[in-house]
Amino acid sequence: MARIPASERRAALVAAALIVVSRKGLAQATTRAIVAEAGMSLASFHYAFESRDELIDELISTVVAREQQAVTPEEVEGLTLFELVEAGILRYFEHLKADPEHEQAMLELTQYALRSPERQPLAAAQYEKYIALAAQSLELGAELAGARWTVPVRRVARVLIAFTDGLTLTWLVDRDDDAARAVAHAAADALTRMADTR
Amino acid sequence: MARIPASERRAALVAAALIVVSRKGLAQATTRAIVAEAGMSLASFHYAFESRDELIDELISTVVAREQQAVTPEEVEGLTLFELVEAGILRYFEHLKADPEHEQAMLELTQYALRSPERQPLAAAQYEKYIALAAQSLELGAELAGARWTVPVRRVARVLIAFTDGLTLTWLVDRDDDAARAVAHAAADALTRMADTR
DNA sequence: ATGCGACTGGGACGTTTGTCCCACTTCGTC
DNA sequence: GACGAAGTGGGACAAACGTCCCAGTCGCAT
Repeated sequence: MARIPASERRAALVAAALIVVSRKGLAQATTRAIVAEAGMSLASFHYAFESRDELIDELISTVVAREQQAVTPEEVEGLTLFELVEAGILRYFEHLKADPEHEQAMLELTQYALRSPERQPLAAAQYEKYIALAAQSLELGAELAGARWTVPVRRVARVLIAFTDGLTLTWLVDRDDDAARAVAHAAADALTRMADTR
Repeated sequence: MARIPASERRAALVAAALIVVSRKGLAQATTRAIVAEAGMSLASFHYAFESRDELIDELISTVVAREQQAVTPEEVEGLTLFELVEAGILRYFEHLKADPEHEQAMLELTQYALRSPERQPLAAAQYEKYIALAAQSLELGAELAGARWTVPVRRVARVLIAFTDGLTLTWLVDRDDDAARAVAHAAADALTRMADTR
């Protein structure tokens, strides 16, 4: 086995952990399953991390940090705000369909974090990030459409996150594409009404 | 220990399991934790159930069967459809605030069911039930408000479930009541636009 | 009262879990 | 080339897990 500095091992283990959690769920993401995925020994794991919990915590933080939602509106003129918002949500939906297990993993990590008081800040940070990204896209969308949010953008973003979360959860259960598109449509509808479309 | 027929033990164990899952999460709901909550021995557990998995499966089915959402609109005349729908969602929100751990348990059970192919029908059935209940309420709401759904009620119900799910998930993370109310308002807004308010 | 099936308690089994130890090897530095 | 720090491998540990066995006890029908 190649000799790799501990810092790189941490990154490799986090990546392996994400794969295992996506594929088999958080409960099945044991230290042994993770090191097997990473192709290393248990000793290397505990040389790089103090404990499994520390790995999971870092997994959550990492995954939040690199979250680069594909919801950013395209730089297209001539579309209404509604069309832009709906297209953004539908783009997220395509992202979800392309890798459902990843979003499922995100949900599990959130629930895990919610279960222990000392980890709740992690979940909060995760959603804070989501909201910030959404707010950014919404600002851009309004600019492109020549509209103006009549409700604080942060609030609009918070509602958008709730809607996409619901879309995700329900679609993961019934995999009903048409229903998901109806949710996207209704969500875009509701959000657009928080803006002044001059 | 009192002698109790196996059928009653099953019910008692399911009830105890729900308490444990709500309080400590599904991962911590071990057979020992459950029998401790129910105040019985491990032998009684395996006399009533073949395995822990069987208990969890029955827990999911049971909990779905007794689901009696408090979202049913009040029998009040003179309210608009929008007001009725929003009031219904807010009533669900109060229900969520009253026992957040219960809803968190429901989410965990859903995710658990989604993880194994043979249990996915359970998750699907759970949501089927949600949708049916929501559809019922929506029908009644339209009747009370003298309105008519222009989209199949089932589809409206499906969207409603997505919205309340999103409301639940995001509120469980940030516990922001105002944001949840904004979600309720926006959701009611979007849903109402699927009806003809004569 | 007696027999039999239903139920219970305690203890045990084998696995799997997270964690750790220790002998060993490699690398960079003097 | 020696040396200490950094990294590795394999095996081991205790604890907790789901499950099971078995001797025993209760209740009910006869």
